Amino acid sequence: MTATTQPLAAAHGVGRALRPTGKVLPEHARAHNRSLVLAHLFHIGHASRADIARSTGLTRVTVSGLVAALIAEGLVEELGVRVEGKVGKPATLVGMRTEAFQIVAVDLTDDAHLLGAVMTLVGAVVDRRSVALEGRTGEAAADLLESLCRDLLAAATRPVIGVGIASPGVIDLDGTVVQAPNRGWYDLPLAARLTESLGVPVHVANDANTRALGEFTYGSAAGSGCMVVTIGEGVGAGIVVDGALVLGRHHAAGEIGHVTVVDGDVRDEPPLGCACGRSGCLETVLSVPALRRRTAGLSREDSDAALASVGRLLGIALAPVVSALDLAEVLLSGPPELLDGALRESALATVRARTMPVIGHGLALRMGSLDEDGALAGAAVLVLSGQLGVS
Amino acid sequence: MTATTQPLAAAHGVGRALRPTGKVLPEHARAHNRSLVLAHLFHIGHASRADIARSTGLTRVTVSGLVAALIAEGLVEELGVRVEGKVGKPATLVGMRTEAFQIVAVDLTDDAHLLGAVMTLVGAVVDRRSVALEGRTGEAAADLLESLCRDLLAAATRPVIGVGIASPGVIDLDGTVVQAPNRGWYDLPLAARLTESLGVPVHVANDANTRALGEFTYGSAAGSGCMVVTIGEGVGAGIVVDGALVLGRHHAAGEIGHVTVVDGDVRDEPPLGCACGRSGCLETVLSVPALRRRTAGLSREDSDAALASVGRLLGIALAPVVSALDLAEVLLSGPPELLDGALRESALATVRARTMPVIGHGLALRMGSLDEDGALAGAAVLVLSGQLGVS
DNA sequence: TTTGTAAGGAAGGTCTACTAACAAACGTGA
DNA sequence: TCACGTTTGTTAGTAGACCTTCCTTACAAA
Repeated sequence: MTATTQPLAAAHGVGRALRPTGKVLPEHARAHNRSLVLAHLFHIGHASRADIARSTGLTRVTVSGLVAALIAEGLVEELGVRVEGKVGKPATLVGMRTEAFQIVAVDLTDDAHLLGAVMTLVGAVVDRRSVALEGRTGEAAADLLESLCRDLLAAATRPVIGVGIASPGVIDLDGTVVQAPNRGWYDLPLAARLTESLGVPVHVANDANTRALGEFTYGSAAGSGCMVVTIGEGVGAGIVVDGALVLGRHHAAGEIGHVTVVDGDVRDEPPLGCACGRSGCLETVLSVPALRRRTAGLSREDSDAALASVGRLLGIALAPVVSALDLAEVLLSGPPELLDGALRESALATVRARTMPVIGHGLALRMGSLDEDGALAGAAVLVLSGQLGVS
Repeated sequence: MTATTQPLAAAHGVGRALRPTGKVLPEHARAHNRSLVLAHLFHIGHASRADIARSTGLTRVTVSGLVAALIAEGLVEELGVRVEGKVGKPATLVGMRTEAFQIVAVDLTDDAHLLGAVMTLVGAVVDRRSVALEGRTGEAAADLLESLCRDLLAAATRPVIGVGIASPGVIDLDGTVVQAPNRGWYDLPLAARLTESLGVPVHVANDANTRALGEFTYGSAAGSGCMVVTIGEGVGAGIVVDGALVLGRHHAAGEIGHVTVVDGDVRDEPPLGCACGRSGCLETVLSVPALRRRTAGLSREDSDAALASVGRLLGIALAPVVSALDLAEVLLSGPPELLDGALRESALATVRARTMPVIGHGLALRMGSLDEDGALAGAAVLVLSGQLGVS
């Protein structure tokens, strides 16, 4: 080979930008720093302006200005003087007014009911409503959703900063439902439409992703890399890498329910047909109905063995993902009586056995810390993040 | 269930920031916009100030200021007047001076030699040097690397903007080699040390990751999500999600070589022992030595069958990753005579058979567009990105 | 020759955050 | 008791970055 070779690409028209970046204006910096202060108060609870200045790196002057703006907006309030007696002028504490505003959250995961709630900014449920779908799909389902949102907005006892919706299906960044077969929605600009008709900002995201966001913000999921596997009628997942949700090329990231895990030529397990038209999918063994069928009428011992064998299949599917992303945690979300036992332990043992020690050793595979309200909590996070830049 | 439940978390001390954000100052905005203009010129080749203003969204005035600064730094030059006659004052084109500076890149992938090159900003190799390691490890290997860098810096015919190094092993964001067993390096702050001793900015990253960066910047890899699987003495991968490399909890993302793919209870393939102390790892069947052993002396037909069976194992390992991340592309980097045939086709067919149609259908699984200089090109991208904000 | 279009630059205004300086409030120690 | 140091939060002034507006230059088309 000669010392001088052809350029790897022509000088002109080489490649594309690594990250689709746009211009940054001073006002963007302002908005960023405002969110920085607000997020700090959200997570810490309360602090003095000087405290915030120290932990953000901004000057006291700048922080005072930002806090004054936040107080003017009603998002922050002064909480009086700090009692601890140290030297110097006592600090006046400020805190986010987490009880002064509310969020409306809706969970569309269930095939039979729409579940909604009025929540505080810290994820507490203030009021709940649910309506039966009674087979409605398409336009009728969307209308029912809108009326549920109106009910919840009317039920709120404080100003509502936004509506968050967790929906099954493929949903893009604008909150357009690309496809949600169970609801009969295709290319439905749900967020835009409801924002218009309700007069309140509406955010929509996939339910598994939302659940991951909820675990991440209100729960204890690791930000460096974690995956929340949601097990219900189907099996899905939301993945957080470097503090951001992974969306994927078709906004279909996390769709691990239809990865083949049961091969035709293996031992005694015949692959089962799946709703997706193929067979041997993870969902055919790991969905709640499949697990209930499999363990029905079995003794505790036999049931545990059956759950362990499913856990092994889950572990086999997880191992490559955990290795490739060097994940810190995998959380399971679903009925604990089925998941939090032999299944979980078997899955963890399998992942550890099938990955490098450095990766598998520190891995945690545990139940999510949120209960069935996980998707609602995540929907609330959509609003917090979208409207306040807090999460 | 009562309508009002406990908060999901206390109002104080809830969660953590979704993304570890810091303060943003106006000067950061300036630097960002400067990189934006430079990156535009890097990718487009040449354009008028007004063109840049239109495509970045900045005003002509701002772009003129940024371009003037870049010209003063010697990074950009005026290229004369555009010939195409349209109405209005003709535009004066400006372009990045891609030939006016050079980059030194070093590839430490090989166990026997250190490979280095002087490169232009567009990834063309101007000069090469290589030195035999002759068994050196630890301090001696680091010293040899430093002297190679000095040789290359002396061989450069233009000012060098930085040194990029692609090394095997686990490497953190600061360019510290956490562990690289083959080189005998543990917690070695390589980038800081060489930056100090060479007097030039030095960037270090994992070789599989740099290869992914190279494919991404100079090649044609998809930014929405792609994975570059490097197959050599070992098997590794670099993953780009949403335009950014995935690093992982222990900076060990991409280590898919040690995922178990051959089970003890399956058919006729006995799992082979692996250097990692376990058995059945992907690397035991997919590394170049393993492939050569497996196909040695076989007829073309038998060899293809053997390669196809390995491809199937690769596909089984890739399917969960492709599904979970909804990847657009998987690229293979390594000897084409082994990879670009039955192995690749079998792997693609296997991934498609084991994933949802929407995910597998549009997936591309092809050879990387860069040759054995891929790691060098990626190392150059480290410098472009680190020093100029261009990539 | 006139008219319209477009490029590039100069002047002035707004926004942002910083530094410097200061008053208020409190503990400490003589 | 009172001066002093420490810490908080504010005021005033400065530097940087971008914007809008206006101007000159330069060319094509009528």
